[in-house]
Amino acid sequence: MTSQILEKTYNPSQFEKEVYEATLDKFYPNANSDKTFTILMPPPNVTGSLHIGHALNYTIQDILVRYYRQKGYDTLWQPGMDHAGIATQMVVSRELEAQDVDVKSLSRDELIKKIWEWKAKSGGRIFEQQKALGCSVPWDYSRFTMDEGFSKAVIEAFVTLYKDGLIFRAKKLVNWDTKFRTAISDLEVVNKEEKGMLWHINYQIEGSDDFITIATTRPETMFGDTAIAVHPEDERYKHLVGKRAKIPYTNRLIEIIADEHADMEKGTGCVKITPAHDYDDFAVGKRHNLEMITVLDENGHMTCDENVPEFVRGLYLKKARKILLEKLKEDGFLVNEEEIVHTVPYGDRSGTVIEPRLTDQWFVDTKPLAKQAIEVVENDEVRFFPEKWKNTYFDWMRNIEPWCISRQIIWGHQIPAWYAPNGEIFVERTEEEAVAEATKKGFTREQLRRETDVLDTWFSSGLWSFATLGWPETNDRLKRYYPTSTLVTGFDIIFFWVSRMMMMGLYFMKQPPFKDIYIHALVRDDKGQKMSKSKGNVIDPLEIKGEFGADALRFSLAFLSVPGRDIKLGKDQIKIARNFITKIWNAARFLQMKGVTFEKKLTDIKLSTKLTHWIVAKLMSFRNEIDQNMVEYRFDYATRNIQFFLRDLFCDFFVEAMKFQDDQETKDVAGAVFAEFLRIANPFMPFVTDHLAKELGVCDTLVLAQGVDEKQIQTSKKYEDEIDKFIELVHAIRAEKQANGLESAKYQQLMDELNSYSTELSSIVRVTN
RNA sequence: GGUCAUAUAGCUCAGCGGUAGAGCACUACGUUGACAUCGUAGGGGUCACAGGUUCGAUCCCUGUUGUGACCACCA
Repeated sequence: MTSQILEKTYNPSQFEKEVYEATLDKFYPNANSDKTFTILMPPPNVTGSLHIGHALNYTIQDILVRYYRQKGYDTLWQPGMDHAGIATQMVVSRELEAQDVDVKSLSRDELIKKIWEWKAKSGGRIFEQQKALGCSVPWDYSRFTMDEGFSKAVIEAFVTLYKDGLIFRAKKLVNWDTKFRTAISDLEVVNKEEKGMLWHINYQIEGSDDFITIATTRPETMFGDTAIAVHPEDERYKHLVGKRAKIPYTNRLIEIIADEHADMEKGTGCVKITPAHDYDDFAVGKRHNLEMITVLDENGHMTCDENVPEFVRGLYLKKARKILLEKLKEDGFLVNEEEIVHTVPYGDRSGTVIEPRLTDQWFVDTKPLAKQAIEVVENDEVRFFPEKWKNTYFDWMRNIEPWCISRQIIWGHQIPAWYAPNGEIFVERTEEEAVAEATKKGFTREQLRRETDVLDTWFSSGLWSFATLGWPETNDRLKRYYPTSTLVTGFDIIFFWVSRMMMMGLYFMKQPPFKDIYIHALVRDDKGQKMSKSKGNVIDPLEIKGEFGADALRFSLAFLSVPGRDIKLGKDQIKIARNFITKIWNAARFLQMKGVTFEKKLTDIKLSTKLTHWIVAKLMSFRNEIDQNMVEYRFDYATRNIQFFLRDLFCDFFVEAMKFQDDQETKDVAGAVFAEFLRIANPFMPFVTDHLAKELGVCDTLVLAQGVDEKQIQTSKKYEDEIDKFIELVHAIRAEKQANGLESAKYQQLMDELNSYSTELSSIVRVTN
């Protein structure tokens, strides 16, 4: 059964799709095996489209899953998608506005309906892109964080945490996004360093013509001031402590207090205290029992009440600041302006300045949850690869703050809380249960008001490791696949996702959600710059696939995955991988032309020549190296192993030697070794290897192909060493010939030595002509 | 301000307490029964700098400098 000779050029687009579809049914778990290997696919945003970072993330996971699947493990690569609350609502609102829909006039239900429609339309796109990369995923297993079962899990988790006292509602300062009119968590705030102004403003001392000068970057919040603080040891101002000062225009009197928060070196040494609009001031306010006055509304406009003078009421804070400063200057209150550099908080999605704002919000008390999540990493129950990320994780976990989980948006899981008119809160799984509880306290159903806030997206993502497996119901899948094996993700979401999954997994499942955490690098362009649309340096994975093939992209990404180093990816790098794959392709063609049949297994061939012993021994150590490197997540080494074996050993020596030693045994070994090579390389480059396996008549697919048993193969270390020395000699002869020509005495001497090995093999020197 | 990385050939990066490596680029040669998307050979490095430990340091330690990332805070 000699197969047809392959086409002369390697053209991946001709067979990639076909290969993928032919193997789709092999990607499902196989419950017959007693060993499991599970990976949770980090759920991409429903708004997302695939970028090169995803490609890296999926490539690594796919290599792992395919590798363990071949080894006979029962593998589950759990796919799914994330509803991405704020991001999605933002995208859909923007689209609706572009169609002239007045989003603000839509009711909650109408807007939710629109978002679901949009999700149905665009949500599938990313799956298609994942397929194009070769992700070996059981697609029917997909979960969505907003699907019915998952929502049930979210409610269950929330109610349980609440009843266990780990979720609470409180009036606290939170990061307020004035564009989306919602609270966001600390992690969603990005601080940027900027040039700004420090304005020195005079407040008149009560019953005197003297002034106290404060310095501020936020003059518009002065109407919310409830004190002025000076340092207790500041001799300049000691005499003022206890006196009162007048806020310009509103003339409200505030006390001058002594507090160490005031820094003698900064500004004037006097700092206005605005507890409702600044985190530090809030703390000072608590210490001195100060009143908290809010002067900014949810849109970032000045409030319209007696605390704010008429001339700025209702104005957007930046406009209010401008007008106020002009007036302060005019009236002589503004005595100095100083240019400074300071950091300003921005919303990661909205890009607007974040305002600390005093509101009622829901929080997770993370401290107790973090304790165990720290311990399991400390005692190596859960390991980070590379290990250094452990420090990042510890740093954050040890200093963790309560997590604000309520969002004033509509796309998400609505918090299952009902309020009675007196403010009493009923947190229950269903409205019926809430009503039942409320009735006991004498309230009626009509009196209850449902909480409109929804949960932070990461609250639901935090449950991903077990909610995707059917929790809260206990079932076989949950028992079998939890805890999962390896989590593959980027360092940028260690806090957002990894830490939350650890806390939630440990709390609800009593076991950490995964054993290993592999943190991969950031993909940059070939100059080391972050890829971004505005810079125009983005590499589109699908475009690369079209140009070089998905295997070349996968191979490059794995090749460049050196632990602890960012990936600098340029087209050159991918071209190199493509060229290497072409080499594999051509090796296959050569074997075909030589009449190799690929029928015999290695175990069926009795090795009798030095050459065949040697290549088989090399194959076995190659395979062992791959195994070792996979355990250590060294994809960079593994791909180098593949390259070295195929090019330096198989092609450069074995195939060349085969041109002079082409007995049946050599041909059989060539076929068997190449087939095994294809199998080993399959997880890294599934398309071309599967295609070749089929074309050469090795097998239909390598997806579940098991390797030959090493114990049944006998090779001799003696032959291996002998040929290695022989190869060294060949190199020496070639170099000598290049340097001094055929007539040199040294050349003749080396040639004699070479011929003593084997006259057949020594012909290989002719390769250089 | 704190923390963690990182510095090796022109470029991208491996590596190791004992003679410095690969790929790309470069130079020369080559179409020999797969492959010019290739092969053969070659040139090219004070391993950031300064100290220390050691018989011996590119490697371990300390410091300096450069680069990057993260965290915190700044009226």
